[in-house]
Amino acid sequence: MDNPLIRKLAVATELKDKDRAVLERLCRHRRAVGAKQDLYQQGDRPEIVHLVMEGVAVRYKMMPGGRRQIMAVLLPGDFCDLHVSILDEMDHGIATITPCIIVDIPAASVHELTAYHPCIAHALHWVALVDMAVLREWLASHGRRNSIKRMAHFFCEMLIRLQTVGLADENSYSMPLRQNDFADIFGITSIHANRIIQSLREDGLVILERRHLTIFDVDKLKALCSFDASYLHLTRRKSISKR
Amino acid sequence: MDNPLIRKLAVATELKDKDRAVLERLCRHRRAVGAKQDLYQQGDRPEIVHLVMEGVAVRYKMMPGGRRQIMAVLLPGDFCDLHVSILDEMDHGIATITPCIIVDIPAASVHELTAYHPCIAHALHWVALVDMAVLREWLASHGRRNSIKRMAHFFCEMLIRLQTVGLADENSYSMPLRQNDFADIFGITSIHANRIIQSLREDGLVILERRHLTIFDVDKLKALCSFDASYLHLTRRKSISKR
DNA sequence: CGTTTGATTGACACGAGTCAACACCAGTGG
DNA sequence: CCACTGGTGTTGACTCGTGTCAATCAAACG
Repeated sequence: MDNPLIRKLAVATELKDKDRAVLERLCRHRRAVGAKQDLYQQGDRPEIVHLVMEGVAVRYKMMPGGRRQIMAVLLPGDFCDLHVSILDEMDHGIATITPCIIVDIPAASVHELTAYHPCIAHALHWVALVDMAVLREWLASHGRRNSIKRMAHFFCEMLIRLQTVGLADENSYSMPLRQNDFADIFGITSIHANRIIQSLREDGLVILERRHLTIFDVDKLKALCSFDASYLHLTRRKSISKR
Repeated sequence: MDNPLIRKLAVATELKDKDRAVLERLCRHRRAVGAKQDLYQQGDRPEIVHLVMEGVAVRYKMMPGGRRQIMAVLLPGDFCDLHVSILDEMDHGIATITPCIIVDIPAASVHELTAYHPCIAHALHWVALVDMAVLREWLASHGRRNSIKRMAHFFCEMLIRLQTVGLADENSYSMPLRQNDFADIFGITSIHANRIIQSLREDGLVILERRHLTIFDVDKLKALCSFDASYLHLTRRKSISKR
């Protein structure tokens, strides 16, 4: 019973046994969703929070002209839209890439959690802020890194995020995204995505085959895109005492 | 006494007179900051939340190679980093563009606000989610709009955001950003920014002179970039009853 | 008044998009 | 067993958006 949500939240806070039990209970009712299904569509009135337990999903927007922009990749342990019930309607959709195991959480349960379990409340708060930090880093990537570096940076980010939930080893992980999806992440065409992946392989940095990514030299890849993991905020803040 | 923070929060929630009074009190101690000053620097340990009362500031990241990426434009009524005290350190900086009037708010005051004033808590929550929605829209803009549309979209966004705090009229507003800043917002060079602004002017869409932007035909500009303001979530959610 | 900062222009290089074609594989159904 | 299919990956030739460098101009400022 290795719960990715608990693994992730434990990075932010010291979780007590009681907190862990509460979280386990929260994740009890799971359901399977097929690949390429919408969990939310743009315009939906969100009432239920989704949590990914297994599989990969993406947050995306359809742009005029029928092109898609992916704005986040959701891995096991990630919430789809933690506090979204505050807003009137979804300004984006969420779709699965692979078949997924999903937990549906009513907005009310999230309120309870935050009201009665301060540690969990703190951890959820941290999750929301990290999501935002990742979004900022992606924006910076789009603005100021060319597509090779953008892709290298993304592969580094995935490595670390998957490692924290125990789904990547030292230098490789399963990568179910297609070149089409990469294109929608990086804001390029799939043809160009193809060329970039080839060039990364030719430079002996990364190989992507049969839905599995292997990084030959992690440090070299990080150096290429000057990857600095601090935006993922995986180090616990020392001075909580002051609160 | 027209408080931009109150104007903005009133969009999200019905504020009671008591709430307004609390917010007014919160904004009492203001200080002036010159143009081009850092409020935070990357790496700082954030303890104090800043609120912009007058002027314009930006959230930015310095990228390797000395280029800057701006990730948000902060207008009167905007918080610089509402909940950032949860994180270990700032992954970005905040700098003023114009001289600003700033309110410093200790993290503890924010906690009190949310603990004792449910309406304000709700409104602050809404603010955080809208900030995130804007960030997502910017990411989509970077990925899937060319620089002309990106700029047009930005001008539309600024128009609406400034209107909600009473700082823009029907089709024009003060625009203190330089072409250099535009470049750092859109992830292009200032030379290219210059060409885009010219082309928008030649097409009779927008004119930018002496730090003031005038949109000749708002609908035409919106049509150009297929602007849809719903991501700003300015319509109040109907069914709060259910909570 | 000179100095600095910001805006503008032109020539050229390069990254990325477009279109069209083809290869490859896993299913699918005949 | 084979032919057909649709999704995916690959390639090449050409176009277009954007970056680069260098120079000049205009305006703001102390």
